[in-house]
Amino acid sequence: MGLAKTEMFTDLQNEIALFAKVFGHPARVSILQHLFKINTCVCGDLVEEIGLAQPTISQHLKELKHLGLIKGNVEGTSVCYCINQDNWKAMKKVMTEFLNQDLTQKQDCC
Amino acid sequence: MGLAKTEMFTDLQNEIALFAKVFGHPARVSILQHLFKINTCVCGDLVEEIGLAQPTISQHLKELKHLGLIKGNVEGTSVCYCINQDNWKAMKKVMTEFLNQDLTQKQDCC
DNA sequence: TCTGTTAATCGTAATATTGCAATAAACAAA
DNA sequence: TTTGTTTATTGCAATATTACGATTAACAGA
Repeated sequence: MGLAKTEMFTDLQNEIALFAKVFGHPARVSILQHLFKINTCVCGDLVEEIGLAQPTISQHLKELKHLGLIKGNVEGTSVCYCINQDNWKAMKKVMTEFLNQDLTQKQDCC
Repeated sequence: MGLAKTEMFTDLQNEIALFAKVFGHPARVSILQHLFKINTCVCGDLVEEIGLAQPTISQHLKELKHLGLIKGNVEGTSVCYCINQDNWKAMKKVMTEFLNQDLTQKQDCC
């Protein structure tokens, strides 16, 4: 159906899935890495840097912004994006806890 | 197009995206959490535990297995699944490095 | 005002994902 | 061998995602 049955899962499970989903495309991974590297708020150079069409990049930026991981600031005709550090930290906490869960028994059972 | 242009990204970016994608559905998050909790290799109780149809769970398990995050072991008529600890550790390293990247400048630029 | 620049939005095509009913496969026990 | 149990596979239908051309919006400078 293409439609996840979110109502049968906990808020945390859905939150983890939402964060993971936004990282589930290499273009968005690349955008984020670039924003971390070039901390002087890159705008539409991302289009050249990444090589996808402008509407496509704009769409990926929208998703990242929607989850709060980046901020956009209009500066004249161009828009300046950067990491939302507070929200990134909060996301990192949730995801790290998920990744760091550990087995009580150290031995594989199969 | 629904088709990601993976060839324009680095292997690492694609790897991160693949791992993230598999965590991008709450059912798979839930399955993994359950396997961590019940380390005595649960099999098809997952169907009852989670509440999706058996073919659906089977499909999610297949994806987790395909990425190497879980192992399956046939035991009579039932199949016993558990976390593949080595691969989980390797995945955790990749994802943690991505999450822990930091800005050289501490101040938001916009 | 007109022109150029930049980014967002709209519309659409191609592909992927999710979910499940129906079925098959694999095995244990009678 | 037959029967029941468990899991995988097949074949769909519904929805989501990805990508981009065309267009629009917003602004700066001439």
